[in-house]
Amino acid sequence: MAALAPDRLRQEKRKSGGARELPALEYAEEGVVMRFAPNPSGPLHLGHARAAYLNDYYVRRYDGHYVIRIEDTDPRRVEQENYGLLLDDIDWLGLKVGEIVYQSDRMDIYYEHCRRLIELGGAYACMCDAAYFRDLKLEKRACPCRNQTIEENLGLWDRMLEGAFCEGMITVRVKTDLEHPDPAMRDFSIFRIVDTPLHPRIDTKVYPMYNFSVVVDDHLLGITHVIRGKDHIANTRRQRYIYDYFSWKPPVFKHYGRLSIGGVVLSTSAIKEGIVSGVYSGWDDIHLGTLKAIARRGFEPDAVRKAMIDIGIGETDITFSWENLFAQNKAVIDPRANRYFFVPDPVRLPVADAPVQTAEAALHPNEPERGVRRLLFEGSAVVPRREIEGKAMVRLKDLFNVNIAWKGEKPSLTYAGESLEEARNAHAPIIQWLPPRQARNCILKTPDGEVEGYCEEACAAECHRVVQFERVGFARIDAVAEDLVTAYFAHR
RNA sequence: GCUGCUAUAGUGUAGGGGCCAAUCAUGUCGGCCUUUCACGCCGACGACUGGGGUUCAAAUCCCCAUAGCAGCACCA
Repeated sequence: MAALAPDRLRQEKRKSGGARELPALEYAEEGVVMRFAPNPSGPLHLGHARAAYLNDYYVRRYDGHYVIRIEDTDPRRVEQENYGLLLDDIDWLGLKVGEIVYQSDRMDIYYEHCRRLIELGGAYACMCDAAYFRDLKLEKRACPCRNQTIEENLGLWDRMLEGAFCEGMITVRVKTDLEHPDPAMRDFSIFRIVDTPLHPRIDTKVYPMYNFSVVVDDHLLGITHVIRGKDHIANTRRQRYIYDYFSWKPPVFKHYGRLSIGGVVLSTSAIKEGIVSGVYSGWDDIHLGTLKAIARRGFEPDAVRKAMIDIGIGETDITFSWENLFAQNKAVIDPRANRYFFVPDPVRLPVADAPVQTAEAALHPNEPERGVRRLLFEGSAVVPRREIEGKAMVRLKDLFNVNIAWKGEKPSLTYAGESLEEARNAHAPIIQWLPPRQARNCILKTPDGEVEGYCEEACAAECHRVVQFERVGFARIDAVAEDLVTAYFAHR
């Protein structure tokens, strides 16, 4: 038995798809309830995908419950249209969603718990100017409001709810420890007033701060484990004060490191600025790391999932490379994608002495039963200029060989027989080509620019699917118009 | 400035005192297969941030340095 152990361990670390097994969750046997908690300031990006999939992974592994919690307690960062975008993205990710809750539906719960916290002596209403308080805090000094009685604080709290104060006049703070060495821990704020704008879903001006609504929700929703970015490490420590006041048991927290991806901005606010200033065409601009953008480029959610699980929950900051995502996506897509010819940089040339004939090219080389594309050669072919440059012989794939004679810059093609052997012996490249009558204008959009050319007319039937342009790479057919096919390049 | 976290090949990971001249994936290079420079298969390349210490033994524990990151909002 002991001899079998190493093999078995290895098996546990490898899943069938090549995805690895993450470390076990502590206390998982007592049940697992986790959450993904985005805020509706814009659509999701790869950074969100990590949080969403990491939590999703453990929910599935332990057959737990998954709560999607929309954190919309800042009216300034909430826009009506973003709710829909968010839900679309969550749908695309394919999470095992148990329930969806909106914090804006739970305001009364937060109010009630704030009152309780004040009654417990754990919070006070503070009317100090924010900057003034900050200075006191840095000097570890209490502000005058800290000594108010519970009754005074409750009175102020009631007047807050009645609308007696304007924005900035008052806040509720948790009584923590002014001597705490980390200034971030000292008497942080848990409620504020926001006069404008109005919240699209509710009618109130008193809003809970992140650290309060999250604690109340995590407890009430029965969240057992939280996996979030390490930018929340300080929040976790702050939240413990609230758990302690209520005598609640906090969930198990895990924090993963910062994720960046080469050449992509992963900040919702930065993206938004870019769109407004015209740098990006929209949320799905292919230069962005939004889910909408990568979906448009032909990335599959399962590939993103595997890539994110592979990264894991390490606390180290990482620079994720597109190559890793390409590899995962290729594994998902290659078996599915039908093959077609795309001819960039096209030139139309007659082929002397060539017989009229129909080429049959497999839709997928590993699955002949899928059938073939039929390309009727009638005397001339569209070929990629760069592929014949300087060559004396090439083979048009699935058709025949051609000799190329060069008069200066001008090539002239002559039929050179059917023999694949000869082409091989001559080291002739086997290249893609198109019959002019079956060629459709095609524009291939890549992050580095656009490539114009022609693709097979049959690509029109693959709209919104990913295909492989042979010898070029994988691409998603994005739009098919009268005389133009638009495709987005994914990767080789 | 104060507080805290992290540090393994180009990238991402495994390993938490001896089994590590360090795992796996990706990448790159070479070969095989192949009417794609795809897929698949075989092989090669490539790393424990630096310096001290503890120990018979350190990638693994401790200290210092360096670097990166995060927080110190009436944002989430």
